[in-house]
Amino acid sequence: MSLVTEKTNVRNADVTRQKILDVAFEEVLLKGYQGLRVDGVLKKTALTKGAFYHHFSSKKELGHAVIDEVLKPWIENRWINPLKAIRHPIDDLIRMLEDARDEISAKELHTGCPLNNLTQEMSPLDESFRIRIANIWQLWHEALVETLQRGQKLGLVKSSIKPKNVARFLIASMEGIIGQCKCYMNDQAFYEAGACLQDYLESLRVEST
Amino acid sequence: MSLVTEKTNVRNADVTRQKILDVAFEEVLLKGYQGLRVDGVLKKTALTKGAFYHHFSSKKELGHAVIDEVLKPWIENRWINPLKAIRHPIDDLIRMLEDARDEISAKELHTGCPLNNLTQEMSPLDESFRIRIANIWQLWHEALVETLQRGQKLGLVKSSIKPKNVARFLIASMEGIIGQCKCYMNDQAFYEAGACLQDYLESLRVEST
DNA sequence: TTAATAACAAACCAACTAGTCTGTCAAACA
DNA sequence: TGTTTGACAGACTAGTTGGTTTGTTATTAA
Repeated sequence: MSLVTEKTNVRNADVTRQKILDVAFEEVLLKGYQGLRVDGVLKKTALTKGAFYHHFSSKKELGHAVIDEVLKPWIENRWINPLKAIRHPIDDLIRMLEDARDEISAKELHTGCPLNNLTQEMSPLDESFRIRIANIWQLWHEALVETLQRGQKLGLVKSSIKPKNVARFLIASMEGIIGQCKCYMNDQAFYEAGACLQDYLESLRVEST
Repeated sequence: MSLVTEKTNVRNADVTRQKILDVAFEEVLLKGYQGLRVDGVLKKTALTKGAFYHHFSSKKELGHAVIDEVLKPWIENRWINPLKAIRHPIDDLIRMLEDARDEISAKELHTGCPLNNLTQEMSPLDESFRIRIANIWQLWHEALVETLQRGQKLGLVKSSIKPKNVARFLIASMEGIIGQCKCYMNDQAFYEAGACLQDYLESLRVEST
């Protein structure tokens, strides 16, 4: 028996399940939930029907799991949690905007925002999806509201603006811009509209006297 | 023979074709192109396979026709042509925004913008769709650029702003806001973010001295 | 060491779906 | 008025798709 254990048919339920979730997430990102094929996921993961229906009772349950276990953490890590570390809202939000532009230019140009994609596709079709998705938007909105409020308390953000409104507007604009890029398949729209969004952010700043 | 012609089995190719297009447009609006079923359209129109494939060679061709013959004119009438009659960009755009809010509150709340829906779904999936759709966005963008430029020439819009950028930003924000409403299934997001969009529009105005 | 069970593999199935094909009937045309 | 043709009706088909079932093997508990 060698010290190096050579296992070809290792069984690890967690790994298998996660593999399915990851591939499903990719597929949904590209083709939407309706375009997602169970068989397609199995082909990409080199698994079989037996494995799939051992871990998920239906395609719909897979969809829910993708939202709860992949999409939600992804949004939290990428967009929500960074907000909590923000000290100077205006500067840091502009920086986040630029980061997003670069990242999206690199790989998300033709896929768009996974959260927004699912929102537009599934909201009118299935209430169980809509509620899960709305919950994520809500988390994002709340975090952004808190960030802006913190900025107001620190005297960095105009006290006259309404954080709830501005937060909603920022999220909406951001998603709208990404959506435009997706159609043109280039980041020009991001630079065009991004400049204006940056101007808008600047307009929220308390001018230092 | 009566003066009133009573025809039950009237055949009118144009009417039939248009009926298919209209129903298909509704279906795509609700379920997306991938969720659109040829059989579903036939059921709603009380037509048959024979009729359908007499007018369209495939589901894809139907999709193209829906974009060219229903969606494009709809966007032109609803969003693009009104821009051409605008005399005072800021005031009139704000008014259009309010009109849109009321109209969307009434019926489009859960369906969203048909153009944006198709964009997000089909852009990564099919180039023939993407190009058709991008063309419509382009028309809209150009019209809005011209409107802003006209406002600048008339001394109503700040000369410092870049119409290309602002136009893109306005379209993106608008679509982003509608997308948010779709998820929450209420128009609160429209009022929240709309107030900010209005502020932004005001910031483009040349202050009268 | 063995029995029980979790984690799969893979053939199979029923429903669905885009598209075909043959036939029919109304309208235009000669 | 007969004939051609455009505009359908509707049965049928081949391929797809989500889901089931039965069997097998690795892992774990006793």
